[in-house]
Amino acid sequence: MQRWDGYGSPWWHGRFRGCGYRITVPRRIILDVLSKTSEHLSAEDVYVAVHKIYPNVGLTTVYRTLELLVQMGLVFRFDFGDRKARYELAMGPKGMRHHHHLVCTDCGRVVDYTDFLDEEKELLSRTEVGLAEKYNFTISNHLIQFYGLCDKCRVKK
Amino acid sequence: MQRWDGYGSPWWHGRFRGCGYRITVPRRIILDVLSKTSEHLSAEDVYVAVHKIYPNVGLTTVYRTLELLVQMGLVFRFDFGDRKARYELAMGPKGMRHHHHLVCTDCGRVVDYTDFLDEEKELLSRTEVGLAEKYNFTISNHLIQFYGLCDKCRVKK
DNA sequence: AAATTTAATGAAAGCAATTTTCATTAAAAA
DNA sequence: TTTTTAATGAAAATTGCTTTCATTAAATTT
Ligand SMILES: [Mn+2]
Ligand SMILES: [Mn+2]
Ligand SMILES: [Zn+2]
Ligand SMILES: [Zn+2]
Repeated sequence: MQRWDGYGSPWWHGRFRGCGYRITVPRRIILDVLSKTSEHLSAEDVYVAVHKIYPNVGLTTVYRTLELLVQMGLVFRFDFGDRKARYELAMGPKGMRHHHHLVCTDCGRVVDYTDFLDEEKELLSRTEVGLAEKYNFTISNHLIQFYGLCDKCRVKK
Repeated sequence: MQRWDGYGSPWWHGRFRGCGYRITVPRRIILDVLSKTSEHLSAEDVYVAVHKIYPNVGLTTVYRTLELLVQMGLVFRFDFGDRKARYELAMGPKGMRHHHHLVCTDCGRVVDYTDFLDEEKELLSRTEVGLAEKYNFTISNHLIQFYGLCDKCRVKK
């Protein structure tokens, strides 16, 4: 699952070195936790998972590291409406995996989807160009989320 | 700018009455503040603006009222990434005005746009149908935001 | 126009997520 | 090794928002 750089280190070591950041135990573990899940973890979730492996890591460090990773572009931060941040690795083992989200407003379930992305991509890039021109923005990113009820929650109502 | 119902009351009085809600001074003022701006105000922003007109209104009431207005569908709540909610009237004088956003990640400036909405709508509804089917979701809403640098912030860098 | 009812309000306390502070630790450079 | 300094963890602080509860004031009834 993990990718190595041919020198015996995980692929992200170079990124850290390049920025002058140190490679520490907490950082290693946090990246490990994130790379082993497909869920959208909160800082607390990460803390709990990390804690199982190495109980000395503090919640503060988890917050700090997640922030750093977001800054570095290795991790995406999302807000699905429950006013607590969710984190997710920006690039999987197979490289970038930009995707959009489907969020259940009742139970909070989040589904990643990449289907329909081709058509979307088409339109989005056209839209980006148009918007950039008209409003003088340099667009670097976009966020698309659909909200609704998942099957289970629909039945409950 | 304000619209009346022909009986001397603002258009939203009916909505309130219909739901059994009372028309109070704080509610009147909060709606007034929201209808007089094109910005995306935080609860605090609303509080400050309201306070100038009528200093007796408390922050609690601002929060409660905004929540109520969101519930009623008169106001939209957004999160542009700075973990504080922003509010905006759902319908302008010219009726519903669903729109999307362009957000500057540096200065936080937010631009509304309605261009390209037709094309987007087209694609979105198709996407919604597809997603609904595949993932068994009942989709009721979507959020689209583009992130980047506004002209001023691009120059600064 | 009172009196009555009860939803709405404001101040204060509470809360959860996140950030700051600061003394200590441990990567990495020398 | 020794030295340097970024990173850490515990505790305290801050932020945005919610809850509680006694008081007030819309709206309804008299
Ligand atoms: Mn995802
Ligand atoms: Mn807007
Ligand atoms: Zn659900
Ligand atoms: Zn800007």
